[in-house]
Amino acid sequence: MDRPQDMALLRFRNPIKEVDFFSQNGRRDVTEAGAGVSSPTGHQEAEEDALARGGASVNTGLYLLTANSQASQAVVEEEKSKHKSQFSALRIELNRARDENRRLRSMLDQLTESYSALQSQLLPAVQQKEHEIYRWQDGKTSVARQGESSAHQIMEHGPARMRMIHENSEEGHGEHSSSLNIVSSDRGIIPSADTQLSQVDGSSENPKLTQETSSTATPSDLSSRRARVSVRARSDAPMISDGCQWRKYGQKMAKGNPCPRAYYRCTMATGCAVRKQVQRCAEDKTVLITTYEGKHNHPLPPAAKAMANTTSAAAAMLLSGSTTSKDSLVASANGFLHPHILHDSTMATLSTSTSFPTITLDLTQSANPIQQLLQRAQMPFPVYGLPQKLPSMVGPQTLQHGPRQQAVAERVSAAITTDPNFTAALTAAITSIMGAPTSTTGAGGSNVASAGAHMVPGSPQLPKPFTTFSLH
DNA sequence: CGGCTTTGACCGGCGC
DNA sequence: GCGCCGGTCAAAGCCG
Repeated sequence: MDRPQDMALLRFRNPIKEVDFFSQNGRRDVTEAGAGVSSPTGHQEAEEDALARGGASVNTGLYLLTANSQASQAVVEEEKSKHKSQFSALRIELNRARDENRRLRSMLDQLTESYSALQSQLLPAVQQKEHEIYRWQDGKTSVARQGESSAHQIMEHGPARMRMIHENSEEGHGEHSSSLNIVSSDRGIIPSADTQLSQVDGSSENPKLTQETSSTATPSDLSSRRARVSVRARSDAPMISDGCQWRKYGQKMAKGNPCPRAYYRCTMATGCAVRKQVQRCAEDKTVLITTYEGKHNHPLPPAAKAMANTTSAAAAMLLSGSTTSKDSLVASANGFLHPHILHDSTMATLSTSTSFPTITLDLTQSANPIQQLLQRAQMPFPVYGLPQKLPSMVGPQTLQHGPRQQAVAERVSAAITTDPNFTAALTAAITSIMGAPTSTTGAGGSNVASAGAHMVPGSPQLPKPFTTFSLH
């Protein structure tokens, strides 16, 4: 045995002794250590004890050295070299992973950069698309949204918009890009929107000429006045005060109604195509039914603007809705109508029972119209819904038609009643009615015509408008 | 006398 | 084809 080996043995032994000496269990360790040299069995016990006490890192080399064998040293060297090789392998692996990480990071940076570039391109594109959609929807509903504008504006510009819509539909080369585009209707409702404008722009010089014009009008011209807006209001007056001048040109006994129907023509301007019919309701003679038809070709006084706004907005809505073919309207309505207006369908109802669509605004039912209208005005438009509840005022005639037409009527009426502009215009109209001076000759002497036999002389003429609309 | 209402006649659409 | 019905015309009358 060499001296260095002995020294090595001592070096290995001493630390154990010192450690064992100052350790908590030194006394036992010393005893065991001393015994371990002489007793292999004791050494084994010490190892197990150390393991049991949690001393996991037992220096096996110590025991090997303690064993003082050449083979043990070889094993240690082998272990060291193995660990070295493992370490170097791990280091290589680490470097490789580092390179991989660097490469992935660069790829990620590239992807992020590309994503940012694409996003910067996509955002404007999406915004442009949204803008186009908005313009398209605005174009569709713009006519109905003109309720806030003056009646004159409606008369002047509404037609242009309608014409534009119509032309767009026709310029589609027969292919309608959307179900909302105007298509030909078997009832010629579309032409009505178009020709109604022509009536406004090019009107005859006097009623006679107007009659001649109407008599020689094309079928589309004849249908131009097919869209009607009927207003039901409780009033003892022969006519509701709408601010316009009217001349009575006829009176007929309508079938099924003991009260005669009076026909009036607007005389505020020569050639004004607007006419209206006034008739008392057969069931309730306190209800006055006024049906407006046509467009004014002249500026309206403020008193007349409100009602004109109302009727024009309703008519525009009706026309815009009716100008779609029934199929496409149904299809489009299914996609646009919103359930929340199901409960509002009693306010305005539409009827396709007659040869021309008529919207009836029923102001006879609820007690606080303004409040309801204000509530309605808060509704977003166009939140179309698919009404499931039948309008309360839909008459039996409407019910005679198929559920499809009825559904169309309900949807259009629902669209009308949820249009805040329309309701705002209606609010103004009701306000004007309620606040208008009552006279048999109309507000400000504008209503010149008398109402005929059914009028109630001396009765209060302030209508009692209420908020429920109905379409007939 | 002009403007309006009245009212019977006429016309066209629609259903049978 | 005929009749019904809604809508309109137009002459007569009324009114301020």
